[in-house]
Amino acid sequence: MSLKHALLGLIDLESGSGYDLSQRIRNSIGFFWPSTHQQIYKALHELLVEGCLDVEEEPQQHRPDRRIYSINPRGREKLQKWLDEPSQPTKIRDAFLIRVFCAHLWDQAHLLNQLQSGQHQHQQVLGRYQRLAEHMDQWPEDRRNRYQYARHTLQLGIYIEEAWQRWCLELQELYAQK
Amino acid sequence: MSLKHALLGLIDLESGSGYDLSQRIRNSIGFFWPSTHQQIYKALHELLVEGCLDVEEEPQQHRPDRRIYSINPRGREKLQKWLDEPSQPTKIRDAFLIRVFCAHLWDQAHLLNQLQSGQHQHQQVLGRYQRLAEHMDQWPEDRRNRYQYARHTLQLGIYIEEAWQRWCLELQELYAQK
DNA sequence: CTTGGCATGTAAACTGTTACATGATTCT
DNA sequence: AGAATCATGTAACAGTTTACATGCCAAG
Repeated sequence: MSLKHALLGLIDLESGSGYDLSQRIRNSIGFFWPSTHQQIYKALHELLVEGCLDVEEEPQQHRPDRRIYSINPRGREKLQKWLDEPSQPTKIRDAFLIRVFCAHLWDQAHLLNQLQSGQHQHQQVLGRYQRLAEHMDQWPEDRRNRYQYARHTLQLGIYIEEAWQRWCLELQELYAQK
Repeated sequence: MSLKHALLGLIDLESGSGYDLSQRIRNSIGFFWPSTHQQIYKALHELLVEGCLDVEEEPQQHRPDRRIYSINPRGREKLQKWLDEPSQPTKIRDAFLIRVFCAHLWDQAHLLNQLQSGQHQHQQVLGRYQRLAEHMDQWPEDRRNRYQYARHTLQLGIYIEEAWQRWCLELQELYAQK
């Protein structure tokens, strides 16, 4: 289960509660490993039971106590071991591409419409990545160093979104002039 | 369930047995919607029960009869309806990127090694896409026309794999000179 | 006074993967 | 002799999504 290892990696960078972690995931690992808070809480429990994490309860008034997780030697070992395993290649699951695949069932206007909205969606994502990248590039050096690999994964996201932009534009041009 | 609609789309292009379809999926929709034969057979059954497909048994000696599925008006209607729904954006799930995210736990040699093997894997995929694209571009015009949208989705795959190549190379250069 | 954020979870439903099963044919 | 291809499936398991549950606080 990669999510568990993703969590170990995140916690290794910085301890936090389930809530913290799900927020942080949304702006980092979530880009290439989407996950909901339900999954995250469950995975944290399991890691705790396996003895890979420590918890400290942080009492709060008027809301549930925060359970701050931190990684311990056993967790770090587990993560190390997993890091050395080979990765199986990416799996993309994109319903939009299934739709394009079936585009012979659309008329031209509809196709252009779909391409435009697809492009728009990916532009939003690209914009978000770019803003985050600019933001990270202005962090102080130590933090920037600590998160350098996160920054690299973000860069891949940017390249991939740029590929989408190019593709959507080319197709729109192709079918607009027809 | 997108797989069902993917199957409807594929069958709409050309009827075939579960086996045929899983072969064809491997070289088309499988690029952005991976699926195993078990899922495919199951989905075909369900579509049949829902009355979206017709079957014709093709008896064979010495091996199970082929069950040739073809789309019917109801199936086409279901597909049409689904095509008009908006797509939710792509979900990438890539364990390799989780590993890179945790790369502070690798030494330089290990990182370079992993980047190289990641690049290699994606190069394989890129090569496969490129060969298939060249092949498709030499099809006779009618077939090329029928599969033009499949060809477009392939092009996106090529762009995305090129993005991976660029990224892997840049990172290798960055960490090699350090 | 409603929306969104904080903070944690349970449960059911759905989807996807892995292992197993059968059995002939062709290629190496 | 062993592996790959053809051809279809079942069953168990793993993973993911969606819905539900609670309850306070702050901002508009």
